This record gives sequence, C-alpha cells and structure tokens, in this order.
Amino acid sequence: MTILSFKLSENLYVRDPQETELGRNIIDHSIKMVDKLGFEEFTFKKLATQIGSTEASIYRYFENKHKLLIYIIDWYWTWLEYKIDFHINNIKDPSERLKICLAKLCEEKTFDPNVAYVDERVLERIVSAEFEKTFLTKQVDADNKEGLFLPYKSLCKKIAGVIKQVSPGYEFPHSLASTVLLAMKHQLYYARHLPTLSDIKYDPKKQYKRLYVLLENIVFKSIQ
Amino acid sequence: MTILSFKLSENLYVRDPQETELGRNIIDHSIKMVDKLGFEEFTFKKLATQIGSTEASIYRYFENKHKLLIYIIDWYWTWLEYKIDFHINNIKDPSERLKICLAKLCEEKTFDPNVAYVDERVLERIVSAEFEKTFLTKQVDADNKEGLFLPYKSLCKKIAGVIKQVSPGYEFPHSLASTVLLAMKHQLYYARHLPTLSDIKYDPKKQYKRLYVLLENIVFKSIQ
DNA sequence: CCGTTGTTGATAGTATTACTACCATTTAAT
DNA sequence: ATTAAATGGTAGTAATACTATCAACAACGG
Repeated sequence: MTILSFKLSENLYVRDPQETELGRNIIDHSIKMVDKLGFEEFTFKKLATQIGSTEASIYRYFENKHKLLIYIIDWYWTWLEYKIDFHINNIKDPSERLKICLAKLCEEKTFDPNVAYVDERVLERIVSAEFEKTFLTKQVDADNKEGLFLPYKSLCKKIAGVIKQVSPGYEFPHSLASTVLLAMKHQLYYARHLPTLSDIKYDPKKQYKRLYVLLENIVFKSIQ
Repeated sequence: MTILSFKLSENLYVRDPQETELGRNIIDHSIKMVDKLGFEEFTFKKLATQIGSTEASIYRYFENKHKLLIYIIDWYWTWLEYKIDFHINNIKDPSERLKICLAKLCEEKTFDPNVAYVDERVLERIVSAEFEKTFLTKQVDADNKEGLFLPYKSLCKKIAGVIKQVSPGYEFPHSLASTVLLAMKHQLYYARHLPTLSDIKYDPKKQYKRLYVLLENIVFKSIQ
C-alpha cells in the first residue's frame, strides 16, 4: 500500500503542511470546513478552534486563507493529472487516450484511503464551488508569476496535447481544454443549484455518465 | 434619442437606485470601483467616500455588496439579451440567428451614452472577473429562489432555444449555451492573465474576432 | 402657511476578520 | 544537557460589515 502525496510549490506555504501533524490537520480540516461553510465564511479563527490550535499557529503554515485555498485546489489538479497519466500510459490510439482523459475528468470520485488523508469527493465539491476564486482576483498576475496555477495549467496543457494528437490541425486545443475543464465543474454545480442552466439532472449516480456524454460530444465534434 | 434602462428584480435592492440621483451615483461609481479594486477590495465605506456620501446612505439602497454586484451583473445580462433580441428580430434562418447571437456575445463593446449612464466596456470586464462570485456561494439556493439570477438564466434559455431551432434533436442545448457563455468571458480573461490556458492572444482589436471563430466552431460542430 | 413624510447626512457603536507581535512552554535533535 | 525549532497563549490593531439614532431639509397636500 502506497500512500500517495504530492509536493506542491513552495510559494504556496510558509511551512510545508505535509511535514507535520499540525500541518496535515490544517489541510484535513480546512477541506472539511471550506466544504461546509464555503470559502467566504471560512476563517483561520474557526479552523483553529476546530483543531484545538490557534490562529497564530496556522499563520505559521499559510500566509492567508487565499493561499491555503490554492494549495488545496492545486492538490486536486495535481492528483487528477497524475490519475490521467496513470491511465493513458501505454495507450497508443490518440482517440482512445482522449476518451480516457474525459472519462477520468467526469468520473465519480470515491474516497480512497491510499491517497493521503484526503476525501476526493469533498475535494471535488470544493473545486466545483471555489476554483475560480483562486484566479479571479486582482493579484492573478502576481500569483501566476509565483507559479501558483501551474498544476491547472499543466493539466490543461496535457489535455490540449492529447487533442492535438487526435487532430493536429485543430486551432484551439488549449481553449477547448480549459473550456471543458471548467464546464465539467460547472455543469455539476448547475445540476445541483441552477438546473435551468444545464441538461444534466442532479443525480448522484447517473450525472457523471451524462456529463461524459456531453463533454465527449463537445470535444470530439469540435475537433473533427 | 432614447435612454435605455432596465427594471431589475425588486429583491435586489432596498430602494430602486435608478430612481434617485444618489442611487444612480451608487451604481455608476460601484461599477468603476469594482473594476478598479476588484470585488473583494471594494467596500461601501470606500464607495461612500468616493461619492461624498455615507455608508448608512448606501445601505438604504442595497442590503450588502453582494446584492449590489448581482444588480450590476444582472443589468449586463439583461442588456445583452435585449441587444440579441433586437438583432435577431425578423431573421428567419435559424443558423443565421445563432450566428448573430454568438456575434453579439463576442462583439467588442463600446461606450454608448444612449444606454443609461453605463460604460459597457467596464461592465464587460466586471462580468469577466466577477460574475461567478454571484452564484458560487452558500446562499445560491436562497438567491436563486428570490429570482436574482433570472437575467442570466433567461439569456441562457434564449440561446438554448435558438440552438434547438438549428438542431431540434440536440440533447444538450442548455449545457452548451451556459458553457459557451462562460467560455466567452473566461477566454478573454485568460488571454489577458493566464495565456497558456487559451489560444486567443490578448489583443484589444483582434481578440473578439478570434473568440467568435472559437465559439462558432464549438457550437456549430457540437450540434451538427 | 403649517404639518407630515421621506430622504439624506452625521455620528456612533458592535462583532468579526485578517492579520502581527511577543513571550512562554514543550519537543526533538546534537 | 543544551540548544533550536515548533507550538500555544495572549494581546493588540486596522479594517469590514453592518445597525441604530437623530437632526436637517426638502416636497407636498390641505
């Protein structure tokens, strides 16, 4: 049994949270709290109380809650890219590769205790609801320069690359990849909260399959 | 010369800002300030100082800054739908109608003094950067019940309707419409701040045409 | 012309947030 | 055993997101 963990950019934290008990506790409980309260209502104070620590201690790990959020979300994208790599490895046929990418994106996540201490289902909800808040800020450019968005950009590039393999002449592989990546998160969110914006009905079982059909349709038709 | 203005849902405000000088001032300057500072840094205090009024007075118009943001963004979607209606009126051919829709979505906005007191270019930037913050909150369901997202849902429905006219059998008209609406805002934002996520290069002149080509490609290929 | 009502301005106050600073204690490493 | 690192505890600050109260000044109807 391998416990999977990923080293993320040092610019994200003051002290690496994966190295200490308190650090891991911070990550673990922030994930749960952000999911429950939403990012706006989530504070270091509440987190500190929850884990029986203090605000000051948390600030020793993360400069602010914005970087903590990016940390969590970067973790998700890194993990997703890892998963995709793992599954397209050794597959030669480009179309098949692309289908696997999309399938992995849409796949219903499960809690796998082998993957660190993180519940991927919760993580997925956080990414759906909070991802865009990481870069829709006035500090985008500074954050980007620090490499805080590398995991997402890397995943996008990977998918764009696979698209290029299927259709070398296609003009917009990166745009299509980023559009699909966002769409996948949004369609699930809409299904749940704003159903008129989507044709995918909220259904914990069937929605993922239907999402796959939608994305496959958009991607393969667009590049053909 | 007609000054165009739209009546928005009463649930958005305490007192209708379009009816008084102070109200119009609030809208006018919030738009400028949200654009300049970003929504997080924007406060009623700063706004009050800017327009030579007080926090208390602003609270007489808007319950909080969240509703003010929704107000501004609802205005934008309402105006965009109006514009689309205006231009697809009397056009019979469904494909032509859909093309006009997309063209109007992508079109470079200009400052038209006939449309109230609002600079649409600024508005467009705000929508690009802040729109998702209106619904990615824990109060989505409550806000939705109050009808705060009607203008966006209505526009989405309209485009889905046109898609249906072109391709009556297509399974995902709403999903495709909402995906494209978001993509249009995001691709421009990426072009500017996260260029590796897009194949559209930042260029105040040419980017809109290229965006149109992208969206036309995605939409027409997907539904064919 | 008076009295009522509505709108704004001015001021004040509160709970919470997002930090920073400093010191004491525990723990781990040499 | 000594030292350094990690944490906890406490305190404090500026700013935010409000709420409440009161006075000034229109505007309007009788």
